[in-house]
Amino acid sequence: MIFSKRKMSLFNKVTELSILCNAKTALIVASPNNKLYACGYPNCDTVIQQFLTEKDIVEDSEKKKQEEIVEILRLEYEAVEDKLEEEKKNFEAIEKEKGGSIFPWWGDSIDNMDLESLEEFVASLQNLRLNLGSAMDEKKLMFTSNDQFNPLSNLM
Amino acid sequence: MIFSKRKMSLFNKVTELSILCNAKTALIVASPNNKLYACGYPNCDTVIQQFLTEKDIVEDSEKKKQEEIVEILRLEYEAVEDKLEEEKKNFEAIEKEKGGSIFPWWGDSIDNMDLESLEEFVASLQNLRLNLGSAMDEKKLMFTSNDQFNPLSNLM
DNA sequence: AACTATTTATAAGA
DNA sequence: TTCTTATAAATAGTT
Repeated sequence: MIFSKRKMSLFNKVTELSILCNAKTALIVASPNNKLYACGYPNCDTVIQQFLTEKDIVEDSEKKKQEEIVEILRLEYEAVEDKLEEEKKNFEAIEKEKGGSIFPWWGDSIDNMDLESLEEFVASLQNLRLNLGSAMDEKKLMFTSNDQFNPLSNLM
Repeated sequence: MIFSKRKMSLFNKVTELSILCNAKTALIVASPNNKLYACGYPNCDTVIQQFLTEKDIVEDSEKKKQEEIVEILRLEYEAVEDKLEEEKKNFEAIEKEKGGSIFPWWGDSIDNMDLESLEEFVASLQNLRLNLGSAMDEKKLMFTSNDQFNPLSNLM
């Protein structure tokens, strides 16, 4: 559900920006299964054409840095996600074993350690979004256009 | 500030989707002054290329309907915005004239009418975003890809 | 840019 | 899926 809901609200946001600010927009999203979704105002193709036409040939080094940081964040997130799954399985297995106990929350030290790990990972996951914003500020992650004659930093 | 703030949070949202869902994304925004902003994962160009490559030649009639509705909403919003500006000027002019009154809120009937108009317009503006979401549901406004072999409605 | 009141988005669960 | 609900974030207005 995460992907669908986020994608839908993203499309809504893009359309809001278009209507409220008279901004031309194009959004393309490829799902993890590689299905393509797109929207835009006045339509995606118009904006993509403008982008392709006005794009500089020179690569923007700041942009590359941004992309690298995002890639690192994504890999980190994937790793944390996997680890969390693993911990959940461990935890559930242990819970099942001691199901008959009168005080099931009085696990042995292994249980507690796993639970703590789990909570730690959950916290990591929950904090990812928050950290995204600050990480971008701190690391001067800015989304700029490729137009070197129209530096965009003043509007962002 | 509306444009800048919305644009920034939109870029954040797109990047979040990319990181959290491993979704490929491309977002292009042209400001009212026609400055171009873009971001994407792994980078805009990759996703745009994929979009251009996999795009059907056949136009999607649903998509055209969507675009028409959005265009209508935008024009309506612009009209309301203009009208509001006008009303604000009227209102302020009248307020200035009667500045010395002991009971300045006891305007004449013209004042009250203008104030009511103003409030009406403000309400229209404030309701636009809310109505956007429901309008899209009601009018079956869905953002679909152009890939007729991968109908996207099941994921939205 | 920072603060705050309000609205919206999100995730988890039913 | 859709609905609910608690929490977190986005937004607009203001300074």
